[in-house]
Amino acid sequence: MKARISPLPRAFFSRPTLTVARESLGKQLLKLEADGTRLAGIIVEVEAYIGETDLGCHARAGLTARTAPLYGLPGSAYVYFTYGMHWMLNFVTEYEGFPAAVLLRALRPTEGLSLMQARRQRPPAELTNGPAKVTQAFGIDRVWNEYDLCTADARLFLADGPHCPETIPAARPRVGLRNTPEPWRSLPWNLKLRDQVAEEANG
DNA sequence: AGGACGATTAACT
DNA sequence: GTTAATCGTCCTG
Repeated sequence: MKARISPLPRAFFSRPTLTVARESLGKQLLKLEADGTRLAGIIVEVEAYIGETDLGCHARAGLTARTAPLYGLPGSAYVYFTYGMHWMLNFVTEYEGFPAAVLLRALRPTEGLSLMQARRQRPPAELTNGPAKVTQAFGIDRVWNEYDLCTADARLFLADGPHCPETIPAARPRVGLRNTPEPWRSLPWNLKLRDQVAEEANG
């Protein structure tokens, strides 16, 4: 009988958001479906959103019904709805009462490809190469908002990846902050694995 | 009550 | 390069 993969502990998330973001790269996201299907992928792109003073972060408006999860337990999920049709998955970071999170933007799918493709027919490389594609492929929606990723029996969680830890990720401005003022708009808080950058350059 | 807008995506020209 | 799709949330009045 195969041993269950352990979720990363809350201590992983209870650190500065940029540290969590950087170290999330190369980790894997796992989801255990009710029927036993296991979905997994290696995280290759994330973004950091840090506090009420970050005018690119939803928490810029303070504590509201929508942003409450950002102020919650580190290691829990912040799942929000946008553009009338898309869900986004974040990992809450830092400490309770401080609103910050890491947005999961892309991963390399490794397990459960057939279920992902049943949810939406596409080539494997285009299954999870965007934040709304990840949630669609993994079947993540409002039900998972505030879900605790750190319990021993979590059905959605992060775990160590199969590869060596990343050295220095590529850092660029965050994507999609069209009306966010400077300097927040240009802060290099989008982080990618370097081999992912190279792969995108090749096509 | 009404409107602006969005941490996106796919499908255009 | 541009734009439609589509609706929850927040702000204004």
